Amino acid sequence: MGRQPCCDKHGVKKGPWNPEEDEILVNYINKNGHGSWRTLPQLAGLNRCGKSCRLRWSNYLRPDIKRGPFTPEEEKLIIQLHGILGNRWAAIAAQLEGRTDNEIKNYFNTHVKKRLPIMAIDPLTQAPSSSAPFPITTTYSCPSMGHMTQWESARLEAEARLSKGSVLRDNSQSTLSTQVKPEPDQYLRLWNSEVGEAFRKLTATFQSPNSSQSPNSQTSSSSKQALTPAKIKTEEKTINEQQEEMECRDSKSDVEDIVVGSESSSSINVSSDMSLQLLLDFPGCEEEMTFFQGQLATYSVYHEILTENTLNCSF
DNA sequence: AACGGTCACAACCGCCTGGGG
DNA sequence: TCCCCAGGCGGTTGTGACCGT
Repeated sequence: MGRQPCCDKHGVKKGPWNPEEDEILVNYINKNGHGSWRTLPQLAGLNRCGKSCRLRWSNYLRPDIKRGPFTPEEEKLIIQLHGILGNRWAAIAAQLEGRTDNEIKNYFNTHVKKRLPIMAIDPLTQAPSSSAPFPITTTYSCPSMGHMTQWESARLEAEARLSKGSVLRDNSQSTLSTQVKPEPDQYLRLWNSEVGEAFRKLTATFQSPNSSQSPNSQTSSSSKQALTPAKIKTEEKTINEQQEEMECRDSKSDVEDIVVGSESSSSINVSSDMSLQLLLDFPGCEEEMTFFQGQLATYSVYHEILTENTLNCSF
């Protein structure tokens, strides 16, 4: 036997909620908080499963939910983040204020996904197919691999730069101090961000000698094979250990205080919003964005075409 | 007006994870 | 260490709205 259902299936109402039920639920939560979702229906006087109450609240009734159509900016974000994170809708939703994972998932599946094939883009991976209408310069075996290589090299480059900066600062504090940024490198901030984590996870998968699976299938096509938080944590641990080893070898500079996994207490805590902004915009450091040109630029092009298609075809 | 097909989205289902005992 | 439970997550389904014939 499998696990017990979350509620007694007999006599529990299913299907669409009516306004009266919504009102009861909202009033109860506003008054008491949701507490235990399992007991909430009885306490609130609702003939619903607790899980159903939780979903109704978090996907529809919550006061901070932003209703209405997605803006082009939100759409762009969704496309880009989906390319990076795969079907991790909750993680994507965390970057879009007021949007729920369910809403984003529905929007992607109904609006975005079906338009990607028109543009010769694999809807699962956002990878351009051979019939893509424009040239793609990066030629990795898969787009995620390209991301990872670029991320990894960027990170190493940043580490080296910081180490170098630290050494130089030590050696000639007075003359070079103005050239060395005291704040953490942006690459490293990104690396430590939630989005950067996604790349680390994929990197871990690829670096494993036992790995024979495409990361695409893990992040996009099948939730059962997707990297779950637990798997991710395990893999991340390995990566973090490798990072720490590398840092010990390279230098004992202040890099150590910056380049460690997101789990480390010594890591710089960068909010998701901030990291995302850094990731997408990189204000004022376009010349350092070469590592990211391959994919994100492509996503931007996709999005432009997508938008054009939307306008021209009146989707 | 009736019917069938398609679309959009709310809701459900089942699995997974983390926390507590 | 194991087990149980609550909550979270992603995939899938159900259903009402809309549109074309």
